[in-house]
Amino acid sequence: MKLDQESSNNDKELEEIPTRLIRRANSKDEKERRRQEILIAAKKVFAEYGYNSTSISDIAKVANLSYGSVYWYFDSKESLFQELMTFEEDELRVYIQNQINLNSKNFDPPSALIAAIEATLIFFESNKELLRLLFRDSLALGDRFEAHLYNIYSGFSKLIETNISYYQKKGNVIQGSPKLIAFAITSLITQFAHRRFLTDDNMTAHDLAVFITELIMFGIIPRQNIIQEKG
Amino acid sequence: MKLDQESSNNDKELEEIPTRLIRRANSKDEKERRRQEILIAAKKVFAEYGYNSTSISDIAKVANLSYGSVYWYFDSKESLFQELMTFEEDELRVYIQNQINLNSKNFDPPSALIAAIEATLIFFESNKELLRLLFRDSLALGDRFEAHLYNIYSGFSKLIETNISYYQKKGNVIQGSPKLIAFAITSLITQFAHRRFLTDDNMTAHDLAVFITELIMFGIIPRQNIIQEKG
Amino acid sequence: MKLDQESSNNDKELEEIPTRLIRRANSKDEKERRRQEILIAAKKVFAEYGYNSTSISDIAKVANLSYGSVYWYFDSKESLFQELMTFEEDELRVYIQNQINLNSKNFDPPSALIAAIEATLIFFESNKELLRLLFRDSLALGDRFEAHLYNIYSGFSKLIETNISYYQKKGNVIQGSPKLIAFAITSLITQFAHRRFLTDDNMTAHDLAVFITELIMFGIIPRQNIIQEKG
Amino acid sequence: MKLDQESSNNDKELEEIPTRLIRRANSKDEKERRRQEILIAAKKVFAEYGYNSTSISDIAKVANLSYGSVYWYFDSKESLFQELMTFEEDELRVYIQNQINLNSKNFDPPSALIAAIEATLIFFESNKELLRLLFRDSLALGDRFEAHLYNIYSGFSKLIETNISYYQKKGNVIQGSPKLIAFAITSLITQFAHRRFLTDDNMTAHDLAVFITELIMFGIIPRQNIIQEKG
DNA sequence: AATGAATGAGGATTCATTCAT
DNA sequence: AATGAATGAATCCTCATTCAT
Repeated sequence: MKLDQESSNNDKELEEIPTRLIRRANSKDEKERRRQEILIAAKKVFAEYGYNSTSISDIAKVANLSYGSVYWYFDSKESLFQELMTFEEDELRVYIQNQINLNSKNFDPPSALIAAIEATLIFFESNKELLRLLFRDSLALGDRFEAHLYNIYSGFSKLIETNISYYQKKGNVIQGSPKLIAFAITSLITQFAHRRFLTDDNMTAHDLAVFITELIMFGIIPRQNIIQEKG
Repeated sequence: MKLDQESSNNDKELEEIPTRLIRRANSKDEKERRRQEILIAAKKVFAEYGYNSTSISDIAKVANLSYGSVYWYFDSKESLFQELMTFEEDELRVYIQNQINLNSKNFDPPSALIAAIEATLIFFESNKELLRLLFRDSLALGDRFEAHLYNIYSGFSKLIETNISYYQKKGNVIQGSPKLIAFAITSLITQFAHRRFLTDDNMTAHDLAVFITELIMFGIIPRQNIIQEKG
Repeated sequence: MKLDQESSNNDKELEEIPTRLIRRANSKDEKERRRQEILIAAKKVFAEYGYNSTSISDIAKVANLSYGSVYWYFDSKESLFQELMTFEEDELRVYIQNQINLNSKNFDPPSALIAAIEATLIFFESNKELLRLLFRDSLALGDRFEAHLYNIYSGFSKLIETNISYYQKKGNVIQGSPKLIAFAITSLITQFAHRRFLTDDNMTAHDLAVFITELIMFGIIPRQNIIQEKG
Repeated sequence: MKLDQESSNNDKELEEIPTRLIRRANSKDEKERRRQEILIAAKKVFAEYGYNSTSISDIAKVANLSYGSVYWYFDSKESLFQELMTFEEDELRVYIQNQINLNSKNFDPPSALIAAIEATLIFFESNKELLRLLFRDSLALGDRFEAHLYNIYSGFSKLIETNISYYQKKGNVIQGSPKLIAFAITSLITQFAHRRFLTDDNMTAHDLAVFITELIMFGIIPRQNIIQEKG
């Protein structure tokens, strides 16, 4: 990390901070809570500075712990990151599933898709750290890490795939590999989510979701052209 | 890097290798060639292990040089990487521009698009290292590196944007921000290219290009549905 | 450092030494003591080999620590040196001030001067490392180090200056820039101190102090000559 | 050294500089001249940046040679420095001797001394590099280098010593070790010379020489006080 | 003689990890 | 459980020196 030069002489802080009351996590619950605190801190710091530029000490500082303690809860820096990513993966999966369920009663496919995409955009909006982690560190750390991005992609894709297959059978969606179609949709969503993070786009999540949905559904050729052509 | 521990202590190689490993690059041409050799080695190693896990020594080994020599040709690890990326960026840019020019005489938009996408996929196919560098390290190394990915994205997008605008005016493409449409297309191309790299997809570049093109043009809703609906 | 090649390869010491060389400095006091130990080791090694030829590892070895530990107590080699010099500077300043105070009740100027000079010579005598540091490294390391020698010189000079001015007013000292006179005295003291360090002079500090004092007071022209001349 | 970032890409300079006509030193004279050029360049660069911060390459650049060539004329960086110092030592010795000879006809001791001191101050004035070398690097490089400073000091001292002895016999100078007296005089001269280099003293060399001479001759106690006292 | 490419020893520094307290 | 000293592997980079051309 190597920033904040203001807190030069170590020790000092510790003396001035009697704030932290729960010094020792005794119960199982407390321990679990402490674990979570570390994960939250790790997420924040990893997302800001990247895996390689983040030291255990940085995380510990944010978690208001000594860095030695991090090793009580996690085996290594790598396993901490792995667990963090796994946790985030799950969270995202559950969230998306919920969104799908919520909108499953919605029989109008476009509306369902729009809702799902919007939900995803909003999720990433409020979870920019995950975006960073996913698109920066997850890829940056070689094979054993990039699985996370892959998992999320395929988790996402699988959900979409099922729907695609269903609608294909009903004739509402073109034939073609559901896997590929799902991957295309996933790509658009994630890339636009990332784009929103990197650029200053003043479009609302809803409008963007509509844009993406329409693009996915009808492509860029005006429908009337198709009609004319065919008709 | 920290791998291959098999050649641990008394490297047999060393015995067979005279003090100076490589002939001197005397002429300007030879120097330039040596530079290129280092860039090529760097590309290979960076792509395989990532920027952070690659040491100058690793690159030197692959380039068959001592690490000191790398510093004869490049100022620092970072500048070596920067130059590599800039070089690759340019190469890609030129390649794509050529493809566009080649197909510009092709007045049939879908064919032109298919050709461009196919060309891009094939380029990345034969240049997997660049893909890795772009999607892993370029993002992973903070602001001053991220620019490379951004440049490529925006280079790509700009080319597409122009076309989009042109066809929009002719009424062959739906209205809507050309920037966003171009970004969507770029995303699909790069993500599918990346996907090809990561998974074992036995689809040909051409077939994939057709798939992407159709998707972009017509979306996932069967055309007849639209016709019926509208009709 | 790069000397003593006798304990070349398999250092016997290492076999006898357990993994952790030294007990942990746990209390604040112990930490402070450890810091001091490092400073003392640094002083010794810097004084012997010079700043540039001393590696952190050399200091650590003398301090019986791993080099990593030195970085636990100091930010960098330079800051370690700076702190060392600042510490020594202060020590010398305090010492000289004490000597002055001790002899201030001594109303006989020559005696006071002799005492002060003798004290200084003795101080440097028992602190040869400081002499080395001052006259070798302090000058050798460029602007940001040179300050230390300058500080000591001017500290010294200022003390003398005050006295000079006082006696000038009383008519006991010749007119002329007190600054220059003080500088001359300072030069003589420091140079003779340095000389004692470099050569084997069997003169006592007291005798040398008397010699210097007389020289300063009366110069090299025999007093009777002056008297005769004037008389 | 590590400055001048303007000449980034190597080669360039060489192409633009056909200035240097004598590319190859064939005759003995030319070789000797080339040697001198290197020594002169070395003096300049060493004096500016210090021994440790000067690279052979820096010297070569100033000497308008490739660094490889430096090794044709000198065995190593150290031997180059040694030779430089020896050369300077001799030059100073000769200069001072000349001054002494010039003033030997001058039977008035104070005038002779003033002249000698003034000459020395002026010599150092026009040879600030030597001052730097002497008081910075010569000391900074450990035993095998500090001999140079010692030699100069003792060379100086010896010259003075002889005179002192002579005048002592005549009763014009106080009794006491001529060596010590000479050392004192030497110290004053060199320290004031150095002081002139480091500070902005607007005193002329002559005035300073007079000041030093008077100080050496009569000390700081007003002569009339002595007369009164004695009388 | 001159050049400058190639080499590699050397050293500062970072930081994950261990472990005594 | 928590702390933070202590360790040392790892790596970037500099530059004196060698030597092919």
